[in-house]
Amino acid sequence: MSGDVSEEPKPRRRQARGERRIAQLLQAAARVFCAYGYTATSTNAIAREASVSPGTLYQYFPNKEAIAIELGERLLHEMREAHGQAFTPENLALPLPELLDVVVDPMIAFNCEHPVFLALMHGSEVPGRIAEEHDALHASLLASVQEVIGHYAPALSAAERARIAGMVFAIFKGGLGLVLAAPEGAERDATIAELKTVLLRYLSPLVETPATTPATTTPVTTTPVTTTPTR
Amino acid sequence: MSGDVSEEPKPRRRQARGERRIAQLLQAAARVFCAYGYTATSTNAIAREASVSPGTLYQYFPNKEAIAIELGERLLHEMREAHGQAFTPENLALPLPELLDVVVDPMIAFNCEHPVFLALMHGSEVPGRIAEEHDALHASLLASVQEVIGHYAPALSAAERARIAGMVFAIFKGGLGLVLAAPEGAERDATIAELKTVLLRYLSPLVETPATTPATTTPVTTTPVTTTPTR
DNA sequence: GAGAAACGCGAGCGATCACTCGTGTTTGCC
DNA sequence: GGCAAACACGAGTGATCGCTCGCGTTTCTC
Repeated sequence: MSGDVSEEPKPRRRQARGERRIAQLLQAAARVFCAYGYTATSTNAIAREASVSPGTLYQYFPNKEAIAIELGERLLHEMREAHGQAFTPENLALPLPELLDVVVDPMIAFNCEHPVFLALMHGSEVPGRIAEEHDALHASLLASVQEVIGHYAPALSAAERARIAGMVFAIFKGGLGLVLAAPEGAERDATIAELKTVLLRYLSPLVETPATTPATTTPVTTTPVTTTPTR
Repeated sequence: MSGDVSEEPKPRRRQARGERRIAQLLQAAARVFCAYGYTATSTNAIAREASVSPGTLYQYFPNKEAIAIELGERLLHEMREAHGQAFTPENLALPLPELLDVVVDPMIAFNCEHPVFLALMHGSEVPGRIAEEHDALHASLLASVQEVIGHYAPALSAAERARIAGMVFAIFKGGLGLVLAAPEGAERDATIAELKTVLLRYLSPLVETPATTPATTTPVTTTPVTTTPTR
């Protein structure tokens, strides 16, 4: 022991080819996970999807779980990078409908681009490590939602805030499933609009209209979604 | 062929002991499915949970899928029997908050008593047959919700009605998960109340208050849940 | 160009799974 | 009591899974 000069336990040198293979394998894994779920997906199937031998797969990943973990971490990183926390201070000053746009739209867009994200984070079939990441992300987002709610309705007790935040999250998750199930185009846009309507109607009674903004709160538009908008 | 006097292809005589074993095996399967999910559950694990040998299990079920199917069918039957469709004509005359109670409460109660129902109907990991049953139930419930919405808001187009019904269903599903995750007691009751609040606020703007009922619609109570009620 | 190391392969290993079978026990019927 | 059928058992079977290993190929470094 103690003879470790470098802080890296695995200073494995990667060639450009290797990095390419890793990306290729993760893409293939995302496709197969998305189609059959984590447990029902065999490592040989991933290798086949990537047009690679099983041995090659195991040169880059120590086991099946590591594939899902790496995939999850890259998605998480990309998500944070693409639109940060979306709960920036200036967004907190926005009226509710605009805040919903700012928070919901990028989240929906991300999940539409990476459907495997939901598949990995959603299943109770995934092994421990992924579930931990999921719980951490869940808690982080929940805390952000709680903070926003506390800002909009400071009179609420902590328990109420937590309950409302959890409900908002559950509604979003359910709506996200609907959105992903809807065919792309007008129908999907309408579903997104409907999800925002749900959240708006749920949260509107909570904001106490502190008279600082005279007439910004639109009086609950009666579902303006009917004709196909913008393409 | 053609020598079949009875209409039953399998006129297997069951003794009382056999029926007991079947119930015992289904109970064990429900527990294990609920804990580990369908795919991750081995038939040997079910047999072990039921304190029975694998051979005995296969005397009553031809394969693993049949266990889940029989379990799902019994749950479906019990659900329909316990509270019918809950969408009876007299319930349609109820104001929205009461209708929500009548429809949501028994649904929640059933899923609390049989958590395996969600586990079976929810997973994308279940094999074809269960998914078909799930889709059928989903469509049936969706049609009922659409009918109710059409009754309360006849001015809506078919597409809007379908979208709203789907959203209501998604909200309920998400809220149901929250309710099951909450500890039994006051917290769970509060979560149920919150779920009803969501649905009420979402659907209230749709009813056109046709002046037949003067002042029945309560003006959106501002979350009356704070102190622990009843117990 | 030569050596080393990363890359790539696919047959195959041990473990586990869904499921079977031969045998012994219990139960219903006469 | 005797017989047939339902019940119960658990070691075992073939298939599949996650994963390994030995060896050949490509790429980097000098």
